[in-house]
Amino acid sequence: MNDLANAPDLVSDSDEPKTLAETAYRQLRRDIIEGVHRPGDKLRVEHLKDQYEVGAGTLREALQLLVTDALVVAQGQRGFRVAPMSLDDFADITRTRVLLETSALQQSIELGDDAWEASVVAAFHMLSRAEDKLADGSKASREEWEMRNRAFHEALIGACPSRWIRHFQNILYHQSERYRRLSLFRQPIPRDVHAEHQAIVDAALARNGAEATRILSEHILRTLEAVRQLPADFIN
Amino acid sequence: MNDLANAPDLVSDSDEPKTLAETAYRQLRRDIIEGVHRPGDKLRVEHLKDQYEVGAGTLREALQLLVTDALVVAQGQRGFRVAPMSLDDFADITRTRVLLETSALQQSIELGDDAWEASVVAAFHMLSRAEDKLADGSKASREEWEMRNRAFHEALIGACPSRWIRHFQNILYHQSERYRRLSLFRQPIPRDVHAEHQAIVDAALARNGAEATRILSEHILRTLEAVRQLPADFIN
DNA sequence: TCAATAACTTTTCTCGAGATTTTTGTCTAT
DNA sequence: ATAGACAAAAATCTCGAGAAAAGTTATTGA
Repeated sequence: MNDLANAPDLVSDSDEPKTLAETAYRQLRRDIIEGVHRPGDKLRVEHLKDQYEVGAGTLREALQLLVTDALVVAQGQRGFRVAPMSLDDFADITRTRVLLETSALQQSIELGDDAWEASVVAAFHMLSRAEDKLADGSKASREEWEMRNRAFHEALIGACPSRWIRHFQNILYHQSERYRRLSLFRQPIPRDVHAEHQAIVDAALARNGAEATRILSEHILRTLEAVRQLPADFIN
Repeated sequence: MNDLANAPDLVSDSDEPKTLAETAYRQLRRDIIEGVHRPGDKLRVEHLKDQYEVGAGTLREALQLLVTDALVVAQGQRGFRVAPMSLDDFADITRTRVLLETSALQQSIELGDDAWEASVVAAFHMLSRAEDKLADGSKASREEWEMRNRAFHEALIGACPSRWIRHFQNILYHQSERYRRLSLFRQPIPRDVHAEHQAIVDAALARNGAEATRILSEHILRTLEAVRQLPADFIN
């Protein structure tokens, strides 16, 4: 029996990139999430290898890594494309996220120790500070808010012992990030996100799993509604 | 808005392999699932490229594809390894499978049409025939049973509209296949699997979601118990 | 004018060799 | 005898060029 208690994640994400392929992978991933390469675009190796300053085989590996995240689709013998976006897809992503993330939060609340509580409070504090800065309208802090929002959601489910749920949740979070950028750019702070986060933290620390998962569900689903109210052709 | 109703799967699996890399990928996947390459083994490119008769870069791509399935883990600058196996990991896989597969089955039962019912009945019939042959103890039919068992489980959730749930379920099924082989080789037919399948089909066709998901949960979890009762060192 | 075929261009896929990094083995000094 | 450091070996990672396939344009015949 292997020791799996402190096993590493299924795909390392927090580590520094140690290979050129991984560096190109991260740049490409950011460019796809930010919309530099638009959904459905063809990703030609010959063109991109110059842009990202790596060899053809290396860029190919980077693209393969993006297939794992389902940000790129590969059709045999016909190259790579940026994964398409659609409202149906986002609805699917969101609902699946709710399914996984509520289950993970429930387990976290049941199993989390003092250190977990502390990490949740800390992540919430960091996120709150970022929201303060965001109110000023600084552009650089938007990137920071994204990272801390992600860290907050990860902290919430940090005590969930299931590596698989966390792995899948990680993939879905990347996916939804693409869509969330659409809605947040248009409506800077449309809803009281802070209050929602606060309510989740309160319920979680009170070990009220039912309440915490209920609020989290609504919180996630609200982003779906926000995207639904965008102009119909904006998603393409 | 893109049409996503009949969109292709996230990773094509049923299609024929159109590239050498994909051919090598399938061979490697089978060898890993069947235990030719054991958990934790190092997968040296220089050694394997001769064995699978492809170039180094091509085999590298095949390994990258296996990382997507989490059957292989890649550590930057330190090569590839067969993903380790452990009882904790299998418990995690199984519980996550239950979470996803019951949700998918519930939706299938709610949304499935006549064609879905027919595909379930057909897959169940194929599986039953394979079980008849398996009773004779033929070796070739074991492979067949695996394929049809998989097809049966896929048919059950075939009417679930969530591509993401089906995608994740697909990955987990491959994973659990590695473990299931351990238990089924030792105890040819330890439990009345046929009756369990029959009960699921009956409840599904009766549109009794609660009953169907309950039986499916127990059905999946029973495999976990079977593996738990193996000799402790057998899993390594 | 339109459809089908053929030649051409672009792109993907594949391979082997060279440069870095990790691992292994040996030797020396405390 | 053990620990540390240096050197040799193995493996990984990277690159550019050649082969196969897909996509595009031009030509020919009805």
